[in-house]
Amino acid sequence: MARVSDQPIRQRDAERTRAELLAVATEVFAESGYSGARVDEIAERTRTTKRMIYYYFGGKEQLYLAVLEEAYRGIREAERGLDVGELGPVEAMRRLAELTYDHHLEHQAFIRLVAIENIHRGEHIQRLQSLRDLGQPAMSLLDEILERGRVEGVFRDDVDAFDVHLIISAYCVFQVANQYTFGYLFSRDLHAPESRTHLRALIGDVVVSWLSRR
Amino acid sequence: MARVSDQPIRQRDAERTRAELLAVATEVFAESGYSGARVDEIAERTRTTKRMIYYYFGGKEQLYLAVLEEAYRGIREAERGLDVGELGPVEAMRRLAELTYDHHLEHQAFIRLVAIENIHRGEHIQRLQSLRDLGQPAMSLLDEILERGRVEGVFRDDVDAFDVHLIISAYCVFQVANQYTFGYLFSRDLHAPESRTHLRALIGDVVVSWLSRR
DNA sequence: CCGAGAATGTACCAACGGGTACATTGCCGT
DNA sequence: ACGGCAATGTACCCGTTGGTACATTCTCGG
Repeated sequence: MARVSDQPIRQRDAERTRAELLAVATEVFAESGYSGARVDEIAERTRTTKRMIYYYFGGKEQLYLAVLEEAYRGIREAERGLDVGELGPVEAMRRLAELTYDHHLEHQAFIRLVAIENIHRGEHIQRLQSLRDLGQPAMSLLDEILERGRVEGVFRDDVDAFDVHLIISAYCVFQVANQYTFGYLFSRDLHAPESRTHLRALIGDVVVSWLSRR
Repeated sequence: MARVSDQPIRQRDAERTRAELLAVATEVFAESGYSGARVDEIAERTRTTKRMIYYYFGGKEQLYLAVLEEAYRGIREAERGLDVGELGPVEAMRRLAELTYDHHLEHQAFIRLVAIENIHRGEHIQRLQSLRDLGQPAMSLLDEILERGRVEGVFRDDVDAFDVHLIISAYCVFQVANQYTFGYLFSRDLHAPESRTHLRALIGDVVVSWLSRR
């Protein structure tokens, strides 16, 4: 998308201009990486000019920082929607794994941004104090499910939330982040419809059978 | 490393010049990504000049292609060394997962290259026919272990080698590829010595308990 | 030992790319 | 209704960067 919305364009609207730059910048950085992204291209894809990037953000790097911060905040927002409350611990855990899988497939641009940031050894994210310990909400939910499972005697008691989160995240991120090389090396399309169904069930299966008492 | 070796420098040595360029280019591309890498920097870190990059490879992109191909070949070579032959299926599987974990931690530059290539949607690797189905050897080994386990009745029979490989790869790649953002968001250093021991055992544990008949 | 071609070095170029100086215009409060 | 400032546009700058023209030198076969 080049325009953020089709509502009649007011001549002057600082908020709108800033938001549009941020949205387009998110796309472009996710597509091309930090070095690969071109300030001129970002500007061209908006209804405004390059000048505005410097007016609102200060420069390419600050724009990228704003993109990162906004992207992480959006994801945290989306994660709030996760709900597995009614289910028993085993099914809740399976559900959480599967929802996480879906969630990652739906936010590929975000995962690309994360991959890009890691290429840069996290030098930018470390400057965003607002993101410190952003992982806590996800951990709490996991913790609660794990605890219920332990109380009911269906889950082993030597695994903590962090480990579970790591396994699920790694699996789901990999599906998106490494789809091209992995798909090529094994001649498979991880995102073909049949594959998705199978791979979605797979992570639930792995987690549940790993955590279950035997 | 700026120099590949300290052996006396012969004045003219095509092979050596080419190899040195390739080695340094591998470092630089892995450090900075494709767009971020500078041809001038690669040249500066060798005992030769930029001119030679164009003489031997043709340009930045072809040099990157050569780096990718060579890196994948090196990894396949290293994977040949994997040996779990003497062990029973369960211990062989655990061992394989743990060795894969070690292997990934030891080849971080390679994993960075893979991440970079995925940012580019695999457009380069797809042009390297020599890498097609490079994953087969790893799959065969897994297949053999799985089959032994099924015959002995210790492994379930509804999981195939690809699924196991995916789980292990995802986990091990993630440790390296996402260490910076993940570490920051959860305030943990995945590569601290205690972490390593734990995380190494974890993947073996997950795979074995998932695959084992109950 | 010599000539030819492979291998290398030097100096340069043109396009690109992030950033800015300066002019202008629309909007809001009084 | 107008003055002032926020917001925007235009045109330009200059260091960087991938790439190359041309000269040179080493090496090796005959």
